[in-house]
Amino acid sequence: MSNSSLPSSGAYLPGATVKYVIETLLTRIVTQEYASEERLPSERQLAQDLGVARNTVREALDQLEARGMIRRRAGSGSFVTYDPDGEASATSPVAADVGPLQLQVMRGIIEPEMMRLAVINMTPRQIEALSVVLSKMEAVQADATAFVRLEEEFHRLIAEGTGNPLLLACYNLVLDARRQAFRTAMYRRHLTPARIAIYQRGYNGLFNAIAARDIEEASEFMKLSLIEDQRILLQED
Amino acid sequence: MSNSSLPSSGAYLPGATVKYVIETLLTRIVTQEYASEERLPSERQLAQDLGVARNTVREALDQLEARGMIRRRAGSGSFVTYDPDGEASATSPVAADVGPLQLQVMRGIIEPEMMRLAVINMTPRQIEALSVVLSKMEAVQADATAFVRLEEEFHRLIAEGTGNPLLLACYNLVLDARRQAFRTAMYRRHLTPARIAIYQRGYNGLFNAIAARDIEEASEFMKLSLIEDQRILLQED
DNA sequence: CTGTATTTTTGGATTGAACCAATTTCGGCA
DNA sequence: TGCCGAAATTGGTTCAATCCAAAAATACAG
Repeated sequence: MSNSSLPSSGAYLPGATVKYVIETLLTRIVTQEYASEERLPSERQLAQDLGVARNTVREALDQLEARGMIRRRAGSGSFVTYDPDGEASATSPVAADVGPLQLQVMRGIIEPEMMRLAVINMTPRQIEALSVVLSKMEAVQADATAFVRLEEEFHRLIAEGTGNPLLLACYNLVLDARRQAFRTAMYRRHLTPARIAIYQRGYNGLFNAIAARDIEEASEFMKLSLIEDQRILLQED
Repeated sequence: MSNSSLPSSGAYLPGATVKYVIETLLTRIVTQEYASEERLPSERQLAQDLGVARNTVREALDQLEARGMIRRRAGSGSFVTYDPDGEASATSPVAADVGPLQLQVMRGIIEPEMMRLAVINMTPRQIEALSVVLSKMEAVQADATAFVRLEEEFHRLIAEGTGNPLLLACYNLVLDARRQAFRTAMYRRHLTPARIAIYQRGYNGLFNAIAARDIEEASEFMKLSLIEDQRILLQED
């Protein structure tokens, strides 16, 4: 069946299809569009809805299952196991022992250089992925949990953009610790809508700087983001 | 054996096909039928030989890669990374994908600050532990493998000395990658006795600077050590 | 109304066939 | 000999179609 015609909306998208599915589902989970313990649509249904093959959906679900976000039962369905309020989600053991100040110290070491490397090395496709996350962030500003989760993804994409797997691995530890820290902070209601708006402005500026390949500007915005986190995590106000 | 293509009918074995492939390849690896660093047959070849689809072979290779038994490079092939003689080093999976340059970049980011924090925060007891490792290093200068391992311990103690568990966790990843890189370097016999002597002098100076709480001096020696590693790891031949 | 048998749905596994992108190989030209 | 570009090789990704087995939904007999 040598069929090279791409039927309408792409029947063979280049590279990032699985990632797209993961992102989509992850967003729906953290925004509780698919609530905890709820059943998600069947694989066949998701495939059709998202316009991809079931294989691709499966691959995405495999990874979500590995991350402990869902659980699957043959013949029954896939269910959300991620609990945004619950403290049980899979953080690496080390994350629990990290104090907010230690976290900020480490971020201060790694983030400035990471930002520089990312601005230099990010591909157009990666920048595009960044903008997708950014717009999702704008859509969920009312939900602090979802916002922080997307924020984390934003940072992770930057780390990926450096093209340095070692840096990415290290930064994943940093993000684990940050998630842990923010859980406490949010519990104390320090992440208000007003603050989220401030964050959003910062990330918009950061993205523009990246897209313009402006190293100094990007580095500056990164520092601001770091300082803003510091306000919340170290409760200096 | 299927001469041409396995046509209709029988070609669908229930259940344990992937497991069978994994078992087969695992056996061939540990028996050194596929020796360490050796390239295994292409996925298409394996699929044909084992009478399964390439997808199935891929799934099996995915898992072997996750277990750190093999490493894959697009366009090049899959290579055995498992070394039956090698130390039980439990290298994290990420370490295999880190190039020497990427390693040095990451070290350049983290080590200078780490050194400063360590000089400030190390307890006398930790400094004592450092001196113990240092003297062990002098005793094993003839054995490059042992020397590198102690060197690693020396670095780890410094990371511990910062008192920052997050930094330590990140630096452990760095050390994993460094160990991997040095394995290759030693295989190429770049770590000569003369070089080891140079290292030893560097570490002695570094220790004295730490003991004297001289931040700038320590930072300087740290840089020298980094540059020396660079000579070995980035050497082209 | 109940309990069982049948059908349908759902995840799981495998095949086969593209197409893409990074590498390597190789042939030919200077 | 040395270099460069085309061609072949190789892993990476996605799609489509089956078949299987566990669960759930439904139909039906009692």
